[in-house]
Amino acid sequence: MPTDRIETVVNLCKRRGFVFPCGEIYGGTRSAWDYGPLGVELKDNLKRQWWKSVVQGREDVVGIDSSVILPRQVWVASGHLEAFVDPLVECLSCHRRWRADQIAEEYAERTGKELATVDGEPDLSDVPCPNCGVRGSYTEPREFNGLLKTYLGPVESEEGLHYLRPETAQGIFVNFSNVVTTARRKPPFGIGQIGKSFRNEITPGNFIFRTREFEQMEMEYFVEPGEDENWHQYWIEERTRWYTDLGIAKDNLRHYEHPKEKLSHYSKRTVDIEYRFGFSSGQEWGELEGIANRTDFDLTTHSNHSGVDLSYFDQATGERYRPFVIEPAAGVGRPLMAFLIDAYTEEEVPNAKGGVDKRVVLKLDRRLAPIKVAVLPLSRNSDLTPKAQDIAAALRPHWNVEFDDAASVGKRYRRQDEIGTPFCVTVDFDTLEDHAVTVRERDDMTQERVAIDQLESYLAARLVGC
RNA sequence: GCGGGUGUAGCUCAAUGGUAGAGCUCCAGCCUUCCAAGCUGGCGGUGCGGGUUCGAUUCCCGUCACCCGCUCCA
Repeated sequence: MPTDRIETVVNLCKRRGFVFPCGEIYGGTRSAWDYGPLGVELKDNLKRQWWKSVVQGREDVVGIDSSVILPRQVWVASGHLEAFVDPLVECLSCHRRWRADQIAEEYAERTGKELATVDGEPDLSDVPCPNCGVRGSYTEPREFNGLLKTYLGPVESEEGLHYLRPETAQGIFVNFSNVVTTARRKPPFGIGQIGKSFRNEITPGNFIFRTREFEQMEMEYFVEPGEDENWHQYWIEERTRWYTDLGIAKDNLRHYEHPKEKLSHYSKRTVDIEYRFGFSSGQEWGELEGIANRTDFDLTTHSNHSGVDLSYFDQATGERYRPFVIEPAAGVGRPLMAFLIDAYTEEEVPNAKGGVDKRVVLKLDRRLAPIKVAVLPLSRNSDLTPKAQDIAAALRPHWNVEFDDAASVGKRYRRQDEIGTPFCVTVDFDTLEDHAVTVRERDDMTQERVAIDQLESYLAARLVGC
């Protein structure tokens, strides 16, 4: 059952060292989680697969790594400062956000009417939306303290006030011209980035699903206006394929089309890729990634605010235009959690006592598995141990390899199954004679005898792309 | 941020106003040992802070964290 499943996986994560509560010895903080020895490997593999798929493996995409702290004006231009910091109301009709006091004051000045207040707040019931003109249709005023603040310089002053980025995308937009000229790219082309972002979320929770510090994998794909809708569709399919290719069951994925009236201010259309997490709250689906058509909103607003023209001149047609942007924006923690949940399986296997044991297997794709090969001497404190250590050392330059000689070999197989290790190499007493080892594969539990001098190529053939 | 619930070894669960126990896990040792066998030994705990008390894990207050409800959207 999904509910038990997510809890089981969370326990597995803590028990085996994938994820720990941040600052646990001081009571923890709900804002963040720390990745342990296995978690960091898995996360690294996940990011590498994204980078290969979206950046390195494509001729039309390049990468950057921009700063977490950007000039304050970036967030003024992007709309984040206004939208995140002041008490705002949102027009229920067109979903633009306004400062309640500003639009009320402006309306009072223009019409000469008295500025009415309710409980000290401006009364907006007669005030039309400056954008769409619909009157008095607003959400309650709310503090949007979504940005994390920090102060640069030795003195904590207003001038030093800066914000940690709430999305990596803006670092891409402000570098648009730099990349176009230095990397000599022309639309359609993309700029990808993996990095941390920070949001002062109201309610962090559901394990690593929502945290205040989180990692994103974002790519801004710049296309000619008019071609944006086709490219949008392309990226929705391309990104969905990525998840299924890395092992997520199709049935556990779905697309969620954002209703027009709920779209972000910059978006023309947004489609989420959702995974069937099965949260304990009863909520089935959760977002992995959003693919938005950001139009030319960002390049336009940064052109206007910076005075630098962020348009593209097409030599072939002699036309200058501002590209539209398709943005596949994924988290790191969320897919990581989804891959873990989807890979988690329990099998029943007969044990030595004639009963049935539960075998927990993490059927992670080999490319994601934190440990690729475990080397196990059948017996401890014998000649097998140094032999196995030599074999492990020979494989270690190529893959993340673990040597384990504690407890029975059966127990060690189970330990590796639980963390998704695809191959176990067992050194037995025959090895000393025939210079061969037993290679056991995780998913079908097949065993094959492989000569030690063939072992590296044997594994390499089965660990392609890892 | 507000309301409701929870808080004992890594995990599952005991116990008590007076030295906190067990099983599993983990670590070490024994065993020519291929799918969590066995034997021996070991590490390890009352979330944190304060109060009442001769004495608090137990009673009281605060705090912190987690879970659930208000949607923040990677």
